Amino acid sequence: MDDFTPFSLENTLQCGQLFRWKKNDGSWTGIVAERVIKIRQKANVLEFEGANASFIKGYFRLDDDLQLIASCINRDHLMERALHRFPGLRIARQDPWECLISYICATYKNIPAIKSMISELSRRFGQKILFEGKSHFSFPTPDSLANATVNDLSSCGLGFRARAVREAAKHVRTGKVDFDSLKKASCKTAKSELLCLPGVGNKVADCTLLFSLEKLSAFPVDIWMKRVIKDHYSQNFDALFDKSLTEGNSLSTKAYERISEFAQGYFGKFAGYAQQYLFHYYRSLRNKACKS
DNA sequence: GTCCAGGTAAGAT
DNA sequence: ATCTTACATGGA
Repeated sequence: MDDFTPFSLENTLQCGQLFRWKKNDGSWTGIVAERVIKIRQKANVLEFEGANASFIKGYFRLDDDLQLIASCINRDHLMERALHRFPGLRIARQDPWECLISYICATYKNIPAIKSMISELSRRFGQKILFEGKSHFSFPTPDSLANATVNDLSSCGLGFRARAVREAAKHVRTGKVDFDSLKKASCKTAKSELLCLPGVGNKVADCTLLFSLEKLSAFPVDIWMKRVIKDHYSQNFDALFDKSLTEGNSLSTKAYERISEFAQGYFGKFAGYAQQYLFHYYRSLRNKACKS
C-alpha cells in the first residue's frame, strides 16, 4: 500500500493518542478491536498483517487530506514548528467504547500508567488472541466491565476511576449512550450526551469526540494545552485570565470553555489536529529538557 | 522517598 | 454560578 502520503506511522503511534501499540525492532504490534495488527513503514510503503488495506486506511484516517489540514491549522510559528517536527502525524479512528474508557482512565495519570491500566484491564477482562505464538488480549466489552467489581477494576491500577468505568460501562451496555447516533449528531449534541456519563468531563468528552466520533474540531484542553496557551497564546486573553492559568490549580469549566472555544475559532474546523500536534510537540520539548 | 500525571465531582463560597 | 479541594495509584 503506497497511496497515503504524507503519513508517519511512528509519529502517529507515538503521539500519545493510542495506548495499545508496542514497538519491537522496526515494526509495531497493536491490538485493534478483535485483531492483532503488525505493521511497519519503509519510506512510502506500509507493510502489515492482521488486517486488510481498507481497514488500515480507515484506522489511520489515510483518506484525510493531511496537506489541506496542515495548511488550515498552520496559523503561526509554533504550529509551523510542530508540523515540521512531526510530519505525517494523523489522528487515528478509534473505537468509541475503548476510547471513552481509555480517556476516563487517563484522568490525572501519565501515559505509561495509562498504557499499563488498559493493558491490565484487557488481560483481566478481555478475550485472548493468539498471534505469532504469543497471547494478546482484546479490549473488554461493555458487558464484561459492567459486571466486574469495583475492586477488581481497581486492582488493574484504576484507583478512584474504577467506579466511573463500571458505571459508564453500564450506560453503554443498556444503550443509554449509542455511539453510532453520536457520530451522526452535531458536536455539541454529542458532547452533552457524553457529559452525562460518570467520570466524563469536558476533557474526556472532547477526546472521545475527536479520537472516535469524527469530530475533528473538538479541542481537548489538558495540562499541556494549558501550558501551551499560557506560554504562546496568552495575548488572546486578558491578563487576569492568564494569571489564573498557573501551574497546580485545575481548570474551571469556564476557563476550559474559553480556551477550547478560542482554539476552535483560531485553528478552524481541524482544531483537533492542531491540538494533537501541539500536545506531542510540547511534550517532546519537555522530555528533551529532562534528558539533558 | 517525593513529585506529578491527557481531570472530575463534590463541597464551599 | 463559580471557585477550591480530595482523590487512588504508579511511573519517573
